[in-house]
Amino acid sequence: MKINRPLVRGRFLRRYKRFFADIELDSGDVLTVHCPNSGSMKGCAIEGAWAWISDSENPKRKLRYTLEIIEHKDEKICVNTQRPNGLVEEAIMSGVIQELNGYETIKREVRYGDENSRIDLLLSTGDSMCFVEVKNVTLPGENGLVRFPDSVTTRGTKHLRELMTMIKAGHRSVLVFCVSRTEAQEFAPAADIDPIYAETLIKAHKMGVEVIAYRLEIELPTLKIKTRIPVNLDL
DNA sequence: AAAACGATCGGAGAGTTCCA
DNA sequence: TGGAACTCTCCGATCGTTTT
Repeated sequence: MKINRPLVRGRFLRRYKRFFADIELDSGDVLTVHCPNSGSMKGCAIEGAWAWISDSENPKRKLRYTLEIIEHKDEKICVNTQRPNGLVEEAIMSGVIQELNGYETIKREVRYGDENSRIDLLLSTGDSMCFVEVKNVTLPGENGLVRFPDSVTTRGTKHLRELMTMIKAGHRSVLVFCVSRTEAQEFAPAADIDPIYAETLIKAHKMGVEVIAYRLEIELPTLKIKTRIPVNLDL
């Protein structure tokens, strides 16, 4: 996936009010840009780090620019949580995610489950269905570990319950962690941040929900899911 | 085709509880 | 009674989907 808009580099100053980030350009001007990330951005919102913002060139937007990438100590982090779904879809279609090869159709945002949810990707061949939930992972740990979530996510836990429901109904469910830190080596749940999510993830895995993690490669302006990394569910 | 809606959740500020 | 600690409510921008 190519970021199909002009990219501008600046310094990350702060993130606030959920949707806002202030970026200082080389000129010294400070832009308030849209921050499309609903997590805490712990370990990403680093004052003084390089920030790449895209220019929507859309005059109707209140915030013309969108925060895309934070670059810190030679590591790039994709903080735009709207990208992973498309990236995973692209990776499935190009055969990069081997576990999900071979389905005839792929649909996005299909309503399903008992709790008024929408699945990120629904793969199917005839009557056979595979429910794929995608999560963006940016929380750093030690020694190349990356973790999820970066704040309590009751919605994430709900999605896990829904995936288990689909398993019970005889379908296949796969949770794909899109690891958006370029130096990441291994994935683990962040039980210290959201113990309920971590427990539910392990339970879901035991019930047959497949859990896989793929790392993003970032060579601006191109983002590409490339490498599978290990998932560690031993708490 | 345009408008409305739902999903996303931290943070601010208001309101409440509790204890010394 | 003061204030710390906690809970609750609501705002905000964008995008994709659904409704009108």
